[in-house]
Amino acid sequence: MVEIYNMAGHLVRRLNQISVAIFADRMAAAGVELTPVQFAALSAIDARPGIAQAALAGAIAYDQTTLGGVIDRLEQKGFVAREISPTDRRARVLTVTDAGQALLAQVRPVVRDLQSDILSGLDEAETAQLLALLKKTTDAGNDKSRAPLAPRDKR
Amino acid sequence: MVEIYNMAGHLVRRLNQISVAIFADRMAAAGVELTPVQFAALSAIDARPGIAQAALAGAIAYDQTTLGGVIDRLEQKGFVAREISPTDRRARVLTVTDAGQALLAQVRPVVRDLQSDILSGLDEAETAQLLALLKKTTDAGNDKSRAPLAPRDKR
DNA sequence: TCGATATAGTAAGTATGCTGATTATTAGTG
DNA sequence: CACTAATAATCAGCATACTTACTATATCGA
Repeated sequence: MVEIYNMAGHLVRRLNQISVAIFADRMAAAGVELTPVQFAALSAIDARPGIAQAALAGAIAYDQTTLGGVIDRLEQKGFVAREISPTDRRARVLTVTDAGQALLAQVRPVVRDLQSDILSGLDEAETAQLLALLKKTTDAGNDKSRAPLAPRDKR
Repeated sequence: MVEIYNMAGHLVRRLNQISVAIFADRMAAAGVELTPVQFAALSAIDARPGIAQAALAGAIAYDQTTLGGVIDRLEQKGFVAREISPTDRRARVLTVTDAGQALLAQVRPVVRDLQSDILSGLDEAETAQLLALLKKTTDAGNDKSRAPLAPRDKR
């Protein structure tokens, strides 16, 4: 028995790996090129049209720099429009394009269905329990931003 | 409420993110430069001295290509030795060096302690429950290898 | 033993994910 | 109003993570 097998860190990493693989598999089966990260961003922009990148990063717990690249790719594929905010010229305002809307409509049911596949081997009660525990600990875990666990030295 | 907030995929990604951040924080506090992935590899090599890269990748569920890079860095830091297998010249046999042993001795208690920090907000019973569920679903989830969810077309 | 096939490892390419630094712009304060 | 601090985004750089492709080596069957 390798010592890491029972560690939370390893199990979580493993489950995330499985989750990403299943997502990729189902998207490929649907003939769509979309990563889990891209779907989450697209879905969140759809929920808050006109949101700026920094706010979006906070909302879905992405690193701001990472999100920049994600939006680059979504924009290049034509699913998201990025414009300079009229009220703050530093900020980039995001909206889902028509093509993005169509894509969302197509993949949303697929994404919903695949959630249960991620937690294979669990019955309904166990799934609900696991989700509740995940939610509880991630909520307690930290704020949604680029989590500074230790306060940055202010220098 | 953004639709992804209740999805298994998002929660798992989020918890993994927290897990990695806590690990980095504790290692920095200990004055050590070691990632979770590097620790897992080092620990697993220590458990099976002389294991080859492919077998190690299977044991800890890493992609073989990814593991190559991880071992590169561990070797460069002097924690792991990589030699051509005497019985199979394709294979690279791995062992933990003395410096690697010393590092393991130093960080093992730190890593053990930080596991509970990853699951903050949960009491002991909930933690045990979550770990059991994670284990159950990852075990059911798939074999430990580069999980081919859909059979590769053999071409 | 030769030839098809499988396996071990690496290389190149793409996508996350994070840190530290830099630029632009805005907000706050004396 | 000028100056400083904070904020939004990007860039460079490093570490996963995975795919496809390629080389070297083994293995297996005819």
